This record gives sequence, C-alpha cells and structure tokens, in this order.
Amino acid sequence: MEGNYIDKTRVLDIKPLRTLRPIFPSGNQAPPFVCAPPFGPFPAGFSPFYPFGSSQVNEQTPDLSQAQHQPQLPPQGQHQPQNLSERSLATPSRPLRSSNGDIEPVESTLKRKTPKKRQLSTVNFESGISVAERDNGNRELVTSVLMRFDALRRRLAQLEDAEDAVNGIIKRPDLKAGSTCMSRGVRTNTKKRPGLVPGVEIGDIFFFRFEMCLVGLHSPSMAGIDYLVIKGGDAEEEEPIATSIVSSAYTENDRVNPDVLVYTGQGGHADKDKEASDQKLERGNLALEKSLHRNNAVRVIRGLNLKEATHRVKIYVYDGIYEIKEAWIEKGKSGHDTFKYKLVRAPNQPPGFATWTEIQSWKTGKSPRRGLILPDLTSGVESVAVSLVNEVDSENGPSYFTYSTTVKYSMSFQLTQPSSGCGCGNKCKPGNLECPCIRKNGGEFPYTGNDILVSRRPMVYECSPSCPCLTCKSKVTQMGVKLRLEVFKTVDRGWGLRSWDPIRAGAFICVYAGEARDKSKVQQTMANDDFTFDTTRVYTPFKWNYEAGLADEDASEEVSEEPQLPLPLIISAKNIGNVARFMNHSCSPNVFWQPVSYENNGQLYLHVAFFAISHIPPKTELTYDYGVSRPTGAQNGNPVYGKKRCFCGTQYCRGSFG
DNA sequence: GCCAGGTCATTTTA
DNA sequence: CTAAAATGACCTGG
Repeated sequence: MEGNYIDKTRVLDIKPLRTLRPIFPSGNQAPPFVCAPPFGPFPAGFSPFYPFGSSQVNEQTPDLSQAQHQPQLPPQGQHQPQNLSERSLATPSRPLRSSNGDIEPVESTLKRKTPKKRQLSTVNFESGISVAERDNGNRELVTSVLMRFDALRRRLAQLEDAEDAVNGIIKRPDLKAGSTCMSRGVRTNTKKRPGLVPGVEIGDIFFFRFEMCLVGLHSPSMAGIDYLVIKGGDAEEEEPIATSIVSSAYTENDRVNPDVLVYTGQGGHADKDKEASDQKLERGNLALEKSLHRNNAVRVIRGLNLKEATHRVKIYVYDGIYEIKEAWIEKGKSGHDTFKYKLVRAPNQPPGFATWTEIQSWKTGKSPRRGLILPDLTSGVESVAVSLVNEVDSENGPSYFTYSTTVKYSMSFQLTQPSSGCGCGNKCKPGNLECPCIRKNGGEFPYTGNDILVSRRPMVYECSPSCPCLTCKSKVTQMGVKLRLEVFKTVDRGWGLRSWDPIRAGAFICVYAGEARDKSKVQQTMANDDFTFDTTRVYTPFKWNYEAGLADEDASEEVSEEPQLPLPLIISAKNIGNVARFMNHSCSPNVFWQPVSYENNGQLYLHVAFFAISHIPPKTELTYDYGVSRPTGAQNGNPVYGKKRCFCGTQYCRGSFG
C-alpha cells in the first residue's frame, strides 16, 4: 500500500524550522489544551485586544505586564495616526499599539484610506488549537481550520461588498482572513514535512492559496515551490529539499496522462520594472534539484482554471505524491533559460486530479459515463441535467416519482402577511439599509457576489419574484440547481446524490421540493417515510459561522445560527420531489439545511434550502443530518432516537437516525 | 460580451 | 530586514 517514497522521507533528519518558546512564565500555568502564540490565550483577567491583520505583532514579544489592565475599546471616532513618526516610537517594550490598544497600520497611512464605517476589531479569542495539534494535525482539525478560514473570509467579503466600491476596506478578504488565522493560531501542521500531511487527503480541493498554507500542505502564500533545509547525513552541510509544488499550468498533456507533470522552475519572469532573465539554480529550483538527487518525492497540487456557468473559478486539487524523474534546462518563450522538472505520480494513491480529467471527458462527450442509466432524470425540468448512474449492481432506477423543482403548498401553508417587496432598481445594493429585504436580514446581504451564503441564520430572507430587482443577487435559492449533479447507487445506502462539479463552502445546492403537508395529518399516515423533510425534528446544533477577531458594534452577544421557522414545515417528496429526496443522512455531513423565505403576492413562502458546509470535491456523496424525531423510547435508561440504523460510517456516528 | 494580458496590493518565508 | 513569488481582483483593449 505505502510506496517506498514514504520510507525515504523517514530516513531524513529533518531540522525543525522553529522552536516554540514558552509564552507564559513557567509559574503561570496555561490551560492545558490551549496556547496560541503570539498572544493568546490569556489567563483569566486578560482581554487581549488588537485588530486583525497586522502581522507585525508576530515579531513582538508579548508584554504581559503591560496587558495586566484591561485595554479599552476604542471609541467610535478613534485616533488614526496620520503620519509615520508616531510609529517610530514603538519599541519591543512598547509593542506596536496605540494607547487604546489598537495596532497602528503599518502600511503608509498617508496613502491608505481608512473609512471605518464599521468597527472592525478583535475580541477575546482562543483558537482552541493546542501546540501539539498545531504541529501535527488530523482530519478533524484540518476541516475545522478550513471552515473557520472560509467563514471569516466570507464575512469580510460581505463587509467589503457592503462598502462603496471606491472606499472598499478589504480588497483581499482571502489575505485578510488568512493572516488573521495565522496570527490567531487557527492553523495546523505548521512543521514542514515532506510526504503526506496528516489530515489532508488526496483529492481535497482548495479555493485559495492561503487555505493550503493554513493546513500545512504548502506554506508559501504565492511561490510555487515549498522547501525546507535539512542537514546532510554525515556532512555538516545543509541543503534544501522540496516538499510541495503548486502547478498552475494546465496543458493538453495533462488530460492525456494526468499522472505525469512537467513543471517549470521559479524566477526569471519579466516584471513591471524587471526584464525577463535566466532562471537560477537557487531557492525552489535548487530544492527540486536536490530532491531529484536524493530521490525525494514531493506533494503536488494542481491548479485548475474552470469555466463555470457564470464566471471563471480557479481551484487547487491536492493530487498526492509525485517522484521527480528528471531535470533539464530549456529556453523559454523569451529565450531565457528555464528549469524543467518531470514528475510522475507515485502508484497506489487514491484518485485526485484524475477524477477531474475523467469528468471533463464525460462533460465533453469524449468518453461515456460508465453505468449511465439516464442522462437526465429530470427530463429537462432542471436547467442542468441530472444523471442517473449505477456502477454497483443491476438495479435500474429508483421507484417512480414526479420531478418538480419546487414545493407544492396546500392553501393552509400560505401565510397572509403584508407584502413588502423592495423598491430597489435593477438589483439591491448590499450596503443599502433602506432596502426592506436587506433589513429583514439584519441589514446584511446574505450572499456574497458569487452566490455563496455568508452565514447560517435562523431564517434567510430573499427578494421575492415580485421585487423589481431582476438581477438581484439575493434570489439564489429561487434560481434552481446550478451544479451538475448525479443520482447514483451507493453500496449500502440505496440511491445517493453527488456532484460532478466542485462545490465550495456556502454554495447553494438545491431546495427540498415536494408536497407541503399538514403536521397533524402527517403524523397518522406516515410513520416512517423515507422521503419526508420535517423541520420539527431535533437537529444537532453546529457552528458554521465564525467571526473571530471581528466585532461589530452590536455583536457583543452571540446570535444563534440554528434554524427557526414561524410554523412547522413538513415536505413529502414521496410522489413529487427533486434531487434533494436522494440525499442520504450522515452524522458528519457535508451539507446543511437552511430555512429561506420570500414573499409573493402578499404571501410568505417557506423553503428548506441546502448549502455546502465545506468545500466538496467532485464525486463526493452529498449528505446532511436528518435529525431525529422525538425520543421513541428508552433502552437501559438511555433515550432511543429513531429506528434506522445509520451507515454513514463516520467517526462520530450516532448509530441510528430517523 | 469574452478573453488575454497588464496592474496593483498584499502576504509569508528564507 | 528585504526580496521573491506560477496570487487574486480588477481593468483595459482587441
């Protein structure tokens, strides 16, 4: 199973890159499970305060004695230093903070506009990740770090959208969220290593370079080659070896043979004020050269440019371990020397990049989808086809049902309320607090520009079909399924749902379509219907929103993100339904449901919409938590929930559901 | 309207 | 401390 490349890396004597110095005096006991250099966590009584973003703090030794008194929150019209001279007062004994505890901007404050309409500041915070966990991660931790990063990034993007485009405060939410996570210790696998990275799985996808930094897959925020310096076996000399590369070029050859990669070395690029030049055998190039001679394999991340329905997306796919086979120099486009490295994927690894080339060939019709029963089980009702596939046994389809994209309400489910569509023009502006639709969402636009849900909330209010804003970005769940989905036969759980397209965290998947039923009638007739969604069941709460270091004026108390509906909603998809009826249960799901409502003709329409919890690679089964009905009995004094045995097979499986 | 290519503002690490 | 980097968002011109 394990290739011998793993053994090779084990022999290496890897020098730790950094030593963790104790943050607290030895007498001062930190809680056992938490420690976050440079500042957090703080013993009781501390209330560390500094705005996110300033990486300068990293270099400073925290001055604990100074932090003994509670720093005050800066007042609204806080002091903004207008020149650089103030900062020059900063010394190690006086960290880069102004008297109100705010860290002063490092970049030229003269140039930078600081229109802080919203108070962005930090609050007491612990990453909850121990030093040991930060050194070596695991799956749970990696998932958690990525989710926290993206939740923060989405929130920052939302704030950015709400500002005037000219006055934007955060041009790169990915960088801001990334550096915040870095400085807060929301990261793992900080120790560089060749070979596999604990908790990161081959086939995992990423949407930003920073995501790979935070989980220790690839440290540099921009550079394509990551490497570390090791001591030679017997000699004193040190030399670099490569640990991972990000390959962003996609060539025709990749499609033909996805296991072979010809990688171009770094450097020599023409720049604004630099001419193209020969690449030199230094840094990453040298590391790859040394790795070749040592027979050291490297991790490979494939960067892909995808054309989605509306816009381009760049995605990174972790494709596992590659061996470096040869290196040579050739003349590049500008006629300068370029290093080339030929890498071949190590055998016996789960598919990563190959899945993408395979799907690409299905989409373009270059090769047929194996096990295909129906090219589109919706018969054109959805704007994107949904394949029906069975690669497992001979069953040729699920039992008959009528495909519908929406919920059919009986009259009793229409709430009569005063209609209040918005008066916005072509589309609602995210920062427009006059818009009643935005106001219903607490003044926040629920989605980012590319239709990603920013945060879970008890209810999401979308603009209604009767709002005049035709191109409004808040009608995400009304626009139907955008992903290329397939219904497939699972090994032990009947039919399931998965996607050919990558799905990013917060992306809309589908609504739960079917017939809305009256709660009182349902209880008698349908005891255990496989195709019923019931909002009154008990759902395990979970935290998806994450705003560490981000405090709004009024965000002092935490708002629940759990669903809350004005009335129970029960939808049966037994006879009428959409793709959602095929989504299976998991105790560790990758999809969650979110109540969504909008008004039309004076009536309130309630919907159950599904969104991705985390990034989901193609061909990964989509699952959500079915929740449990109220306890059905007790066994050995323990309540028994549900009757169905759960086959989700995840670490935290509760054993049953339903 | 699409894209290729340029520009700009940022970050981490060696 | 400074330089380097196959970034990512945005803008322009064909």
